[in-house]
Amino acid sequence: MQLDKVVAYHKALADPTRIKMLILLADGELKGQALAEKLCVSPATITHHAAKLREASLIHERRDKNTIYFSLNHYFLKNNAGATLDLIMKNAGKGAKEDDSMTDSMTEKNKRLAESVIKNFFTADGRLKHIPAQYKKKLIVLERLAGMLEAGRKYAEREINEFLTRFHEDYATLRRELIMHQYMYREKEIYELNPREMWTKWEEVR
Amino acid sequence: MQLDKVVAYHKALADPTRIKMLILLADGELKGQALAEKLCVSPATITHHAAKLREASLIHERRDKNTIYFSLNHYFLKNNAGATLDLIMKNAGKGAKEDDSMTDSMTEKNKRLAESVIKNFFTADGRLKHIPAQYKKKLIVLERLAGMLEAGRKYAEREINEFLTRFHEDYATLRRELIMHQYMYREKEIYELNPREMWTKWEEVR
DNA sequence: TATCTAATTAGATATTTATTAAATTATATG
DNA sequence: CATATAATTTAATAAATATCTAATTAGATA
Repeated sequence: MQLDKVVAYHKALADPTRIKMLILLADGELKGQALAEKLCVSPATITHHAAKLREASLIHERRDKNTIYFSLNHYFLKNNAGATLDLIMKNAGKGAKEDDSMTDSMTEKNKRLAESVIKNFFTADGRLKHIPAQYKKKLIVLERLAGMLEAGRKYAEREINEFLTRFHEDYATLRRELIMHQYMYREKEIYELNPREMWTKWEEVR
Repeated sequence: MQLDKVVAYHKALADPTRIKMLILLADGELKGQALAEKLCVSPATITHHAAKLREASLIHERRDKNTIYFSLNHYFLKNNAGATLDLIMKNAGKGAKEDDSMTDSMTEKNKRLAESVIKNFFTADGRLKHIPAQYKKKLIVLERLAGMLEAGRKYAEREINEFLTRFHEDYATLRRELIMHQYMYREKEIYELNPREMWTKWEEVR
């Protein structure tokens, strides 16, 4: 997730009326008028806020006749909070150089870091020695694992567990972290890879 | 965490310059001038943004002679993302009544919910049957557990594990959730309860 | 004390944004 | 087609905020 997205996400949540909308929607879907009444604002105001929440993927909308029903995007709300930290941590380490051609050199630097992390944390036969404690390194390992899954394919939880067990006995932690850092998502009991564009990008700032 | 705090937290992160400041600080502390140069803004602008980040507890400051060094509050950054979801979920369920005396009746309602959750999820001898999947109920259980720890006391990880094992074999999940939902925090290997004012409050909205 | 440095405050400006009333659009129904 | 309903768009306004320059403060040092 790049800078603009993270900022838009926080802007969406940086208003009391919008937070109250989300609280109301946590009970279940509501139509625009109902929201307007409960919050004592005009329908136009609801439209305005709904647009912000929609742009940040925080709500869904459904039309029935003239009426539009809003509902929470539970999935996004639960899984996206960590994206900000990912952005900050992944972009750390740029201060080293001073010239403006920093981006290229840092991409190089990150590439080298990724190589060394993969060399040091994986055994010769491809298992994970242990899960890195350091944020940036952990993301490199997770991205590596996610990259070995098939885009667009739906996995049962059992399949994911089997896949992850091939790398580390603590498959539950790996599975949770893959979701927390947006490499994949779960809906009901089905797991699927997120599109690569959604993975937190390196070098997105500036 | 109440509505205003959550809004202030997101406002703090809802600006590209401030996110870039955090990214720079992720490498280690920097003085104000250095930030100003790297971000191509005036020192006054840094002061302005630093104030917002400080109010949201996202950074620390340290003075050495004339110079003020800023640094990340890693702890807060890592552990506070979930507070928004807690606020939304804990306040869900208020739509039922329409009059303005809603607060009292809802406090009552939540009290009854808490009682029933505690009755249903704990066995007669005080163990946890299982960790609730439903968000609100999970928070009730966590709050219950946190309430049994001693305020102000520092716990070793081993002590926390022993305490939690008395309730459920999956002490690791409980420990993680207690931290994620701000009932306690860890610094190095030492665990401590957060002050109760920091626990996400019920009925804080309106 | 005078001077230097780093940061903050004050004041001004431009931009963004939350809100509403009024006009418009979309959909359904008599 | 005429009418009714729910939502959106438009236009206007008020409030908040990001930024700068200039003046001021806090602290260190000569």
